[in-house]
Amino acid sequence: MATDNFSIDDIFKRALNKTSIFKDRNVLRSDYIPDKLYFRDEQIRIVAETISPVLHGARPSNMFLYGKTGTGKTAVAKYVFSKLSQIALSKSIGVRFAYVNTRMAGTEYRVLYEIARDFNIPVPHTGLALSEIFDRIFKNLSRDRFSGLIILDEIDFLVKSHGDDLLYELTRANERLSGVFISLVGISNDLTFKEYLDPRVLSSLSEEELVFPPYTAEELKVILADRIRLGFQPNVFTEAALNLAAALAAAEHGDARRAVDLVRVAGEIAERKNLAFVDEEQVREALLKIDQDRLVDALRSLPLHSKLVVLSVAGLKDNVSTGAVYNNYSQLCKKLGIPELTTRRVSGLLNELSMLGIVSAETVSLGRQGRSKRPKLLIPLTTVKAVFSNDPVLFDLVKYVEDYVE
DNA sequence: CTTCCACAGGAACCAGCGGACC
DNA sequence: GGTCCGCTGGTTCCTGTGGAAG
Repeated sequence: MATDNFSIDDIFKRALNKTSIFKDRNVLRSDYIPDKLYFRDEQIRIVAETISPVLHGARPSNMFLYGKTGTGKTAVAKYVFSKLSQIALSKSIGVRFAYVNTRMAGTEYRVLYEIARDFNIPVPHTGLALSEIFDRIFKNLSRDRFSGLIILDEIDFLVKSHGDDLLYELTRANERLSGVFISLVGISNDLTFKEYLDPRVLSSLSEEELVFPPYTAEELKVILADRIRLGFQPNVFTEAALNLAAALAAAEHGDARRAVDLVRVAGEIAERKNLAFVDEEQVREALLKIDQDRLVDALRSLPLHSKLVVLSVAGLKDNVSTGAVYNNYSQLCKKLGIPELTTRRVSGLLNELSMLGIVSAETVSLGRQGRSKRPKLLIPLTTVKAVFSNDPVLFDLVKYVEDYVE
């Protein structure tokens, strides 16, 4: 092989020398907590003041933080906790911190498991009774003279799916502890979930309440400018692109997390295209890409029967009843030679799909024609086909749907 | 005004699983 | 090895219901 003007070393050398438009990609991740939180001084102050009694061994009030997604609730809570834990550590004050996202955790057991783990209490990740984990947490706190501060993020999820039993136990934990205590910081982006709470739990949890307003476009601009300064090489991200990203995110209820995502993805698009700048065009592309990616992921990770329901809806005209969808669905099951689920279950799957925004499931009543949902595909048919064509089980059925829709 | 359709969706229950405890 | 635990993902049975047709 003639290698006069080609050497593998050159390739690597070029790759090494190639300067990225990114300076530090990590600061552009949406879970990154910056050193400085803009426009949240007031909230930080209130949270810190509420929690601070812990430093002289008194029980702080429970808190409840409320605000839309991406308004800094989690960031503020974690920020204050991390500062506090540094101080507590240096002064050897007996307090431990736990953070649990109850939606990620999923079940009551996992929530308790994560609390125990953050408190450095060894517990098995399954197999115990809930009351047993409670006992172990309380025993450890009492024995080691540690109090516990717990952040329960997305607490509305826990309550909606599992009720408030666990919260009830946690709020009255202090009756069982002596000398030490447990305090809670609940975080939610949905205020209506309070209706699900036992009044005793509600009054206990809401000893202190704090609302996080959405960021304005101007505020988002400052936040983004700061991240861009840290995350990108100088003069890469144009002013116009910054303005657009801030405006787009502000239009979506001032969600800072989404704004940062937008900036990062726009940068990745520019990098892939070997551009020296990130401009408005890449921000617009990023907006589309983020939506598209989320959709494809959601679709792909659906369980088999949910996918079949999606296909059934996709294969029908609009304005068709649940019954028709079910018929279509059981046809598909027959073609695959798998047993079909009951109507009750399919109705449930339809509701799940509607919560994911894949299918709308508005119920309408047509008098003597009965009462039913009008399932309708909310996403482009082409996306459904594209995703399912790559599915080892479903790719044959996609063709069938195409025929059906004529 | 009453009837009655075609479902919605709550409640109770079940099987199977992975795993801890003794 | 037997017993208990909680979770998932179902089933069965059931009552509830908006509004056009009669």
